[in-house]
Amino acid sequence: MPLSTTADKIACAARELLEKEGAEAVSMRRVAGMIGMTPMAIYRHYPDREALLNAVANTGFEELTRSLKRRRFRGTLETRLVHMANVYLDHALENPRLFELMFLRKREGARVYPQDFKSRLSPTANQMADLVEEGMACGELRQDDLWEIVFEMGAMSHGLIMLYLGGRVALSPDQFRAFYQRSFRRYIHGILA
Amino acid sequence: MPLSTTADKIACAARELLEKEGAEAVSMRRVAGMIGMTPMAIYRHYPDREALLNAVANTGFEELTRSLKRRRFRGTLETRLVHMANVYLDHALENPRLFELMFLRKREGARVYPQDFKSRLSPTANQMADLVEEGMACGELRQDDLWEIVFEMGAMSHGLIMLYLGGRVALSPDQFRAFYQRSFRRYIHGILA
DNA sequence: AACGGCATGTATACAGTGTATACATGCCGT
DNA sequence: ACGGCATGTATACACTGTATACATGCCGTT
Repeated sequence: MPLSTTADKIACAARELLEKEGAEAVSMRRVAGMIGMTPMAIYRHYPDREALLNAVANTGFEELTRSLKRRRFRGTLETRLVHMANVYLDHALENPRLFELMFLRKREGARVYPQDFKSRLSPTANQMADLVEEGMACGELRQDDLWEIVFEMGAMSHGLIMLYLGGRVALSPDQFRAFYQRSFRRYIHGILA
Repeated sequence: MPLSTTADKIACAARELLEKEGAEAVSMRRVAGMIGMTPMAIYRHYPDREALLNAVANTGFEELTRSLKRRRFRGTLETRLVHMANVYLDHALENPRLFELMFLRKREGARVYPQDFKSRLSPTANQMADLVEEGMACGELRQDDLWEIVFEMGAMSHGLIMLYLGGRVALSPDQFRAFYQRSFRRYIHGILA
């Protein structure tokens, strides 16, 4: 299997268009035009537009997984959790449209809570889970439902990021990153006196 | 001003179609057909489709605000916070498509953090803020940034709800509601041992 | 070397979309 | 009675996803 198939070229063009002009600008005709093909040629590689966008989203998930795997996290549990969350944020800020595509759109084959998470089918969640599990094992974190914690941390993260990308937060990227980190720390510590 | 203008009738039809068949099914032609009008007639009342969807979303916000105002919350601070969050959830579960429209889509005139929140322009956030402020005043909650807490609770709430409505959580509504409540309690208490 | 099949790409067509433009109609104040 | 203005209509254009029918060129088999 060659490194760069036609299907990849199509997905790559689609992603470029996505990041440049937004999801609704990604039309079969425009994507085809970018790589000198006929619109209908795309259908030899993807059953429909939905599937094409899905493939683009998948490249995002693969990238995110690689980013997480590459990093080595050190320090206290809290700082490691926050650093891990930061990798998500980096990915989102660098590929905002792609990020929306990855998490907003109803995707076929998206991991479903709880079964797919507990079966460790979500590489991104696994890393979070390992960290939280370690925290519970060494007594730093209270005994609680591991996967609920992982999922709701992810939910808060996505919630904050989506609101930011959706233009509902008038903060600079740096300011928002600081806010985002405070949110994680607050989640860990609670807000009680 | 009459109680039910033509503009309202249009928005109402659009909302019906939205909740029945999803946002992408809400086309000018279909909405017009439902109320026996020509598609172009809608443009006498809304500048474009985007504006029409915006108006539909606004009805959702008004409803949500009314729901929150109607309720009287009793009990400890924690239970009141959780009950208030439950009102959000109810609204989301009863009008899932509308909810997506309200929070997913980039809306013109959406409240922007922090200025619009601190100016108390968001009726829904205000109620949360009052509660949290009271908690800080009476010493039950730690002194902290009021609006950051309100905003990130909202983010977690929306994150969880969006993931649920997006089909990424295989739980019954009741099960999900229980999970949702546990998430809020965990946010309040933290996860440390 | 000739052939057949199969993957790939093209051309055309259709139904659907948002909406610009030009025109009709009927109400309402002067 | 009349003129203007709000409202609705008819038509047309550019755009979308994609079904269908056809062309082309490579590749393994005989």
